[in-house]
Amino acid sequence: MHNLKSIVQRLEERKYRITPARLAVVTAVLDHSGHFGVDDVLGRVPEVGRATVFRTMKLLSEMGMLCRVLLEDGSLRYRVSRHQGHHHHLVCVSCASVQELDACMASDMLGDLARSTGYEIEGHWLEFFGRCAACRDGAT
Amino acid sequence: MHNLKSIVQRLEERKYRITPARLAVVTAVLDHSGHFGVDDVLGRVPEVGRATVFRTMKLLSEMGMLCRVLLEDGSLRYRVSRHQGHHHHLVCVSCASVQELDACMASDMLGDLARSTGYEIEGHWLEFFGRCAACRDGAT
DNA sequence: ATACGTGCAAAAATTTTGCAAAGTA
DNA sequence: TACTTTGCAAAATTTTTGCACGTAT
Repeated sequence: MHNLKSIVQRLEERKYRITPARLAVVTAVLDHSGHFGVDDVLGRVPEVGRATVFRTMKLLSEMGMLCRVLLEDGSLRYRVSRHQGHHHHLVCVSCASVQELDACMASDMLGDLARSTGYEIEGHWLEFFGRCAACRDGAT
Repeated sequence: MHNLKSIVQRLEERKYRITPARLAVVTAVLDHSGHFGVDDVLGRVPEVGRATVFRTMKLLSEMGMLCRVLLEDGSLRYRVSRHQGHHHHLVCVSCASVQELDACMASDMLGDLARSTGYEIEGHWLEFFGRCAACRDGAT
C-alpha cells in the first residue's frame, strides 16, 4: 500500500521534483480512506492552483499511484492504489470505503466469451457496490 | 429490440406527447448501431434545441429505452436497449458496435464475495472491451 | 384555461491551455 | 543557462436553468 514515503520515492525515481505543491496534493489524497474526486482534492489544498492539482492528479494516475474507481452512476473517482496490478473494487455506497479485490473474477469467462462472440477480448471493467458490514450494522 | 414504433408506443402509454422534437431525437438515436453520446445526438438534430435534446435523452434513459454503456476510459455513453432487464455489454473498441450479453456472469460470485468481505452487495458494473470479428479480420 | 413542451440565452460546473514568473540542476 | 514547475486568468467544454412563447387537452 502506498504511503507518503513510497510515493515520494517513486516520484524521485522518475526524476520528478518533490515540490510543496506536489507534497500538498499527495498528502491530501492520502488523507482519504475511500474514493475521492478532483474536486475533493481541490477543496483540501486551497494554496495550490487548480491547474496544478489537475496536473498532479494526472501524473499520479499515470504513474499508477492512483487507481480509478467507478461508481454506480458512471462517475469516475480515484483512490490510492494498494495493489500494483489488475484488480477490481467493492465500494460501499454508504461510507465510500473501498475494498480492493485481488482476484480477477472476470478472467475465467474470457475464453467462453471470445468463443461465443467472435470478439478478441482486450479488457473489462468489473466493480461491485454494496454496504459494508459497519454501515449495515451501524447507524449510517 | 426497440424501434421507432415501440418507443413511440411506450411514450404514449406514459402520457408523453409525441412531438416533432422528440421524434427527431428518437430517430437520431435509432440511427446509431453502436453506442453514442449526447453530443452525437446534438449533432444530428440541429433543429432541436440543446436543452431539449438533453431532456429527451434523460427521459428515454429513465424510461429504460436507452441503456448506459461504459467505455474503457470511464466515459459513459448510450445505446438503444435491446433487452429490458439487467445485462452487460461487449464493446468493440474499433467500430463501436455493441453486443448485449444476457447472462450475468457476475451473479455467480456475489455469494462468495458477500461472505468473504462482509458486504451486502447491491449492484455491479461489468463491461467488456475488444475487437469484433469483422474488425479483427478486416482493414479497420 | 390549464398542462405540457420548446427554443433561446444565460448561468453553472468542470477541465484545459497559454504564459510569464519563479525555482532548480 | 536550460529545463521544470507554478499560479493565474482566459478559454473551452459540457450540462443545467429560467423564462417567455407556443401547442395540445
